[in-house]
Amino acid sequence: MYMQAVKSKQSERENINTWLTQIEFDHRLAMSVDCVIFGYTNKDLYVATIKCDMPPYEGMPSLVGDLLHANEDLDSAAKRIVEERTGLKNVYLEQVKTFSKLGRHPLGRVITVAYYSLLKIDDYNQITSHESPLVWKKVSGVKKMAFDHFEILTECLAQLQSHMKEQPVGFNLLPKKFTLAQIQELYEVVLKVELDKRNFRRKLLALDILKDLEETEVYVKHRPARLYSFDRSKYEKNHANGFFL
Amino acid sequence: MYMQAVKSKQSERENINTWLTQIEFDHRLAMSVDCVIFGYTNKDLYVATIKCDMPPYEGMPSLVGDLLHANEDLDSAAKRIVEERTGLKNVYLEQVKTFSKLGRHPLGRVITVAYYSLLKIDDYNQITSHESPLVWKKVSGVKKMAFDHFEILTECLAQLQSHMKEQPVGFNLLPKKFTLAQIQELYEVVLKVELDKRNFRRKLLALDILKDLEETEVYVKHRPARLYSFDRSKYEKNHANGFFL
DNA sequence: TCAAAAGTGTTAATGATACACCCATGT
DNA sequence: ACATGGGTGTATCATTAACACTTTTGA
Repeated sequence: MYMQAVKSKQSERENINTWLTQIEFDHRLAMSVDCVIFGYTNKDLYVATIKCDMPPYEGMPSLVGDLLHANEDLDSAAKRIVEERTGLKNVYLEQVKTFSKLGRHPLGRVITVAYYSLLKIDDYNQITSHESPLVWKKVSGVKKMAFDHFEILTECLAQLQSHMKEQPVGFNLLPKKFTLAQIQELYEVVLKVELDKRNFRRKLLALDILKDLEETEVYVKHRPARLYSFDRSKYEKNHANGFFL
Repeated sequence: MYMQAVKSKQSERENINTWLTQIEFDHRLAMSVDCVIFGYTNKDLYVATIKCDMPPYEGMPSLVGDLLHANEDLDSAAKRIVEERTGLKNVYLEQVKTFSKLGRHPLGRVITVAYYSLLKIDDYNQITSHESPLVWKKVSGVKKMAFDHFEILTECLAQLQSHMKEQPVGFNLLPKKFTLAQIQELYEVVLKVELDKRNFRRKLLALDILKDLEETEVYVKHRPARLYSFDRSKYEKNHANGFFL
């Protein structure tokens, strides 16, 4: 297909005074996408891993990834990978960084683009008929991973933390209906800080990005909390350029 | 070289229960690096461009880039590209984002990693024996570029603006010795804001990241200003986690 | 009635903003 | 002496930080 285009340009190549001095499609280079899929439940941030079977990393956890297909862009590949592995559609995805260190992959020159993804871990059911099952690990407990995946995880976590302070991404980790205490816990866990309850609530409500559902929790053995949901239209009205929390 | 590794793995492939389900090095995919080289002089932010000669973009400005070489990682490629084109070493470089839209390049599947680069435009001399000369264009005046380069420029500018507020990257655009008025102008131009002179100076000096050179400008037809330089060791002592300006 | 988490206001300290005049130099 | 940009302080306002008790529910 496009190789014809290359061929037809070949004669002109010496005249083409451009940033592509030559097309070298034969570097034998592959491109992959690795997804750091974050989930949150039970007051802990988790990352989805699989068991790596490739020497010399046998048995170590690795991120979920795949090679880029021929007619696919990176965002689509990331979406496909997450859907295949989790069965969930419309998860939040963000490109983070591209990793290209020589020797990063034992089978050859594989350059990988890292994405982070956020999902409501409770939506996930182990339905996936994939050969290797997903293992959710607490992010704080992960120390070593296959390939350069620990470095990728670290970068993605930093990016998530940075985004959480300025954009309404955290809601992707919570159920649709949540309490103010839940979102405060989320921020405390992900950002590794302690927050004052009264100040946090005042600030968050002042942003005017939540919808008060006028419902409360049920079946809790203490005073039930009000439930809220994230209201994107309010957010867009009030914070076209992000906020600070 | 590594193709041997691939070959030797081929028989095991069905057993390898890993994220690489198959190695497809024959997608005929090329990887390039495009650099948004920013320069600042004369109260304007400039970007280095070259004239594109590739149909259908003949005559349009394009960014400076090249294909990734076989034994080179992305950071090295970006460094090489900037050095080749500007003759300058040790310029500041930051990876921004990878662009992979299908059809973004007329010669085939070329995925490009965008970097932005900051340099002191006055250090640059048109010594480069490169075939196509660099053209410095005011960023605010650039509207259309070859390929998806305008989109890349836009993303890189946004990233630069974001970094300027939190990290000491702006100094890479200024001469080693600068006045407080110069750095204020820089911030005003890049961030497109107006700043109050007294407040800006107080805040900047309070960060305690500058060295007062106890020198002044010469040959100016008005009261000469004090000269300062950026002091990285002070910065690292006081702002391990960035600042806000 | 007890345990558990929800919900609520005030004060003090800090940081941000607005603003106008004198100073040092070259011509 | 004049034109040019350099350099400086204070008062007001807005934001952040610290802090403790009452309420509602289930067991």
